[in-house]
Amino acid sequence: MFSKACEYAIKASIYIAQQSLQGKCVNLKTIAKEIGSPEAFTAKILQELVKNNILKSKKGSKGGFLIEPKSVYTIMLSEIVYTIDGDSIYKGCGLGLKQCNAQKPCPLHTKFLDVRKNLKNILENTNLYELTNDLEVGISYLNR
Amino acid sequence: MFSKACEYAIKASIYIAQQSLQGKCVNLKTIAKEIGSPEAFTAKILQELVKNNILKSKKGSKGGFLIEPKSVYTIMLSEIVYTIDGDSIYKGCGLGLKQCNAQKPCPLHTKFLDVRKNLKNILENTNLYELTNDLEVGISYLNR
DNA sequence: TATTCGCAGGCTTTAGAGAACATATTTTGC
DNA sequence: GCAAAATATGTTCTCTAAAGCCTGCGAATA
Repeated sequence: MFSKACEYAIKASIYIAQQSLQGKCVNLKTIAKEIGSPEAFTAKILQELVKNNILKSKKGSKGGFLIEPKSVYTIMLSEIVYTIDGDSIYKGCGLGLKQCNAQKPCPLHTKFLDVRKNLKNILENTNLYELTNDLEVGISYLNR
Repeated sequence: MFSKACEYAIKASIYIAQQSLQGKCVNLKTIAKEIGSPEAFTAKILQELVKNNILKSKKGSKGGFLIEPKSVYTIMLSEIVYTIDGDSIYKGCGLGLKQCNAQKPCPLHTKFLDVRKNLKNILENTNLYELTNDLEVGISYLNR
């Protein structure tokens, strides 16, 4: 569904959001350990999220990554996914056709429209806070 | 969503089903051209479908692949997908966690369950005939 | 018996995933 | 203030698995 990079991006964002709400700034090493991702690869992904104003970064000792608390409520999953994976998840044809639309659909087009709408709806209406909260209360996990 | 191999498997099955209903047996070359897939790669995929009794093959001159007409109504998309991609599409965690279930869910688990159910439902309730029919009437396409 | 085909295995290419390393910037300890 | 440590940034390299290709073999039909 998502690329590995995107999976890490989502998990990292959730973790950073959780820590930021407690006023903490977390560094790369901690993030990678906490979400179970390769450190170097994670660095690249986080940079991309910084460039797109989803995360803030702070260099130097006691530095790391954070999300402004107010942003935790306004950043939607869809923004993170779009930053890393682009819009392939909405646009791409289920059967891999270059041109697949209502006019010239593949045989599964109509059926898949429904699944896509469902997914799009979830991504566009879920903010980081909601996910952070489940984590906080201990009813969801980021690794294992 | 699906692997390339699986996309080709679905498209090939639909095309073969359509031709089989007209009593025609089609060879690899024709199939590959018709669905826009690489010939050698397609060969492997078709072999896999034969092994799993989704397609029949006929060797020698005038040979090729076919589907028994009665099977066109009973073969569901889910069988084709399972043969090529296994059950990753149902089981895999949206965030790539090894262990992600109702007891220890990832933060998106519940939300994704819905999308998965939707998809599973489509695959298990769509037979080849239905897809063949749309193609026949010219309201859907397998290439471009 | 020659030709047309599927079958089988291995080889090559490509793109995603991950690693390594050098650089730049900020804080901290003295 | 200054050196040193801690940290993000940026570039390039390597690994790996999916995707795609090649070549020879064997069966069936005309």
